[in-house]
Amino acid sequence: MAKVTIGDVAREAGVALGTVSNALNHPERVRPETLAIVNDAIRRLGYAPNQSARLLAGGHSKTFGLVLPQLNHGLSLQIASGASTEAQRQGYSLLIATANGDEALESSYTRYFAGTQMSGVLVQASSADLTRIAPTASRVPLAVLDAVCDGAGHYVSVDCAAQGSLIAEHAVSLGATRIAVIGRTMTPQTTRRLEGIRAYMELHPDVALDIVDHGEITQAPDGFMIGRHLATQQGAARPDFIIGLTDVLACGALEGVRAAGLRVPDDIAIAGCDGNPLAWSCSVPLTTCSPTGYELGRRGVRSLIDQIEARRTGTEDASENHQELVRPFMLTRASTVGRTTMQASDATGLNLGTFL
Amino acid sequence: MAKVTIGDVAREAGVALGTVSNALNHPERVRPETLAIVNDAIRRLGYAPNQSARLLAGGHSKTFGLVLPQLNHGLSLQIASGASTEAQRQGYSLLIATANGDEALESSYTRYFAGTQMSGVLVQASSADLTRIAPTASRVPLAVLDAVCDGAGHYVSVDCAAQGSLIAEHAVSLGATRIAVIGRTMTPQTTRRLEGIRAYMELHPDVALDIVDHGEITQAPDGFMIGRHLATQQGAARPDFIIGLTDVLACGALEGVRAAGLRVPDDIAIAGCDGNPLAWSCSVPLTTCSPTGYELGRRGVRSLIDQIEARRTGTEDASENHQELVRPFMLTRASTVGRTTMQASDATGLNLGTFL
DNA sequence: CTGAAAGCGCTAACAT
DNA sequence: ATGTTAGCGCTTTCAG
Repeated sequence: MAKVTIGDVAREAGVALGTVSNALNHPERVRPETLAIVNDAIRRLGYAPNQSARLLAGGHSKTFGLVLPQLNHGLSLQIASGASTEAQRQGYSLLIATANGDEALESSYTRYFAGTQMSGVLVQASSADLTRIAPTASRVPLAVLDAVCDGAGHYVSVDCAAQGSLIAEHAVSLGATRIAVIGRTMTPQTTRRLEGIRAYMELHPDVALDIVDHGEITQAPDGFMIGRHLATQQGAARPDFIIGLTDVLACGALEGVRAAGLRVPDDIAIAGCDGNPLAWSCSVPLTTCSPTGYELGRRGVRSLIDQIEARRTGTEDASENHQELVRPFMLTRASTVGRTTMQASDATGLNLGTFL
Repeated sequence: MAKVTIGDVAREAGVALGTVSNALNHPERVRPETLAIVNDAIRRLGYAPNQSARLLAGGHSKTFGLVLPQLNHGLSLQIASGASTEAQRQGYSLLIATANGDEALESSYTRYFAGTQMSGVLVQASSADLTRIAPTASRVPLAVLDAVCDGAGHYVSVDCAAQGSLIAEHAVSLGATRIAVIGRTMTPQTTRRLEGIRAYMELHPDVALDIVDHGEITQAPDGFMIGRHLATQQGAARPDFIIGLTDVLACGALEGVRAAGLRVPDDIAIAGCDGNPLAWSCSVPLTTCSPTGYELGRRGVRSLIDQIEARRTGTEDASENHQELVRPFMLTRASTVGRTTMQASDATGLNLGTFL
């Protein structure tokens, strides 16, 4: 019941306190038989070293912290998975905290991690407001994911503009003549996606581009309404290709178009932009860009390790900006290229794990 | 650069060390203006309290730990989300660790959490081997999720047998005459699901029940192969209803059946058993049981809080067994009842968040 | 409100 | 290889 300390273990094992400590941290310095005795005592007492004391006395822990704005978003999951895998590979542990959409909580977690002697902290930016985060961790390596920023610090982001261009290119190459883009450009991500689309479309002035961004357009039901509406338009007013600035929107639109009685992709082709695996539950598999969260997580951990190395060697220059951009790639599926018979090998894709 | 301590802050603010500590932990004991001065100094110095020292000196932290076997499984995500939400509501923080499929890592994380002065630890059982886990945390409230066990400890699980019965009942009520169940009963969960199916089917001896559980049957591709195979059977050998012991298998089977040229559900209806949102990316929405992970997480946190309360009041009885069973409910979708036109309200379901 | 001081449980030097 | 001891940074207590 009462807490067992290293002293209790020492007494139980009949050895010195320091020996127990050594048995724990430097087993090679202890005679095997002594080690066995100690381990036995530990087991008997159910002793679990007090990590706080351990850290306080020792140095830092080979652990990274990851702060996520929420857990129910595909990108966050990918980030978590990628970071976790990479951290493990590099010999680090990863602890994840979710702010559940609460921004105050988010920075409080970040602050908390910073005071935990962790080796580094990863934060997925929920808003553009990085000002609170950056200064917080001045003494702990920190990388901000899914954010572009030219201030000091380390940032890893998806190349959103490229996502837009790739999708636009795909649409044009498929012979689209009237493209409708749906989604509000409320976030930097969607804004840049739209810029990418626009940039590519300037090369193809013959293709009509219609931006539908009025009203509240963020969730699947919004996409549904818009999709159904677009599908009922007549003649030139009806697009033959719909691009959702997010996969969730595209999914909704897809269902809306089908609800209106049109076929996807025969009558209207549809594509998303952000490779969100959780939005793949459409009745027609959705063409989109790669799920890049995994890579974001990986790169984030790498950045942390680089920072640690830089500090160690004194190569670090404080107020420098490090921005990494992850290149996306197309995931072409039935919603733009028609029915793709699923083969056994493809079926693996059903298991999200493959993409994480 | 060098670490800032509470002493530095005190000096910077021109107050006593103890005052800073009070400002941090008992703001009400400090005069508002002094508090402002201190907070300002904290901000100026970028001070982050050393959590290790804080815990060592103080008591415990209002934080729960959650150990997950992996992150790419729907159930785990739901658990994490449910636990996170409930913890937050109860005024606790939640830290999540993933073992990435490594069982050794899993128990090491559990052990680690146990030594972190956390208020409690939640573990999703990856294997039936709870023997290592249970004793570990004798002095920290612990609850094991997704596990049934009659030993001492706290366990929260989905009622898998009920999942099986519900699906079987659904099949029979839809007029199924030849039901095929696919999936290996390698885990306690799937075993109990099968038992539930069998139990219900005993009430309906007129309905043929075929258990396909030979070979390696765990992933979507396996389901695909079996589905395609079953679809090509002739006459009475061909089932009119397929139950996948997991959603992943059912999804694979669904694609296999369609690849063989049959219609779902017209020729063969298909259902899963475990409400795994990540397996919903079928070309036909899959009927399954409720995603209960969320509830698992919630109940787990509740259990932890109950345990804390019990210890506080001394009501605790050590070696008692506490087993909770979460009742599942049907999610009837197109794979058994035909095309369901998606309505705007349903479209919300596309966003996994709704189900988490 | 201040200032001083006693640990929290452990690690890492040091001496033996 | 083993025993001893000085802190790690903080919270609390206690007397001013």
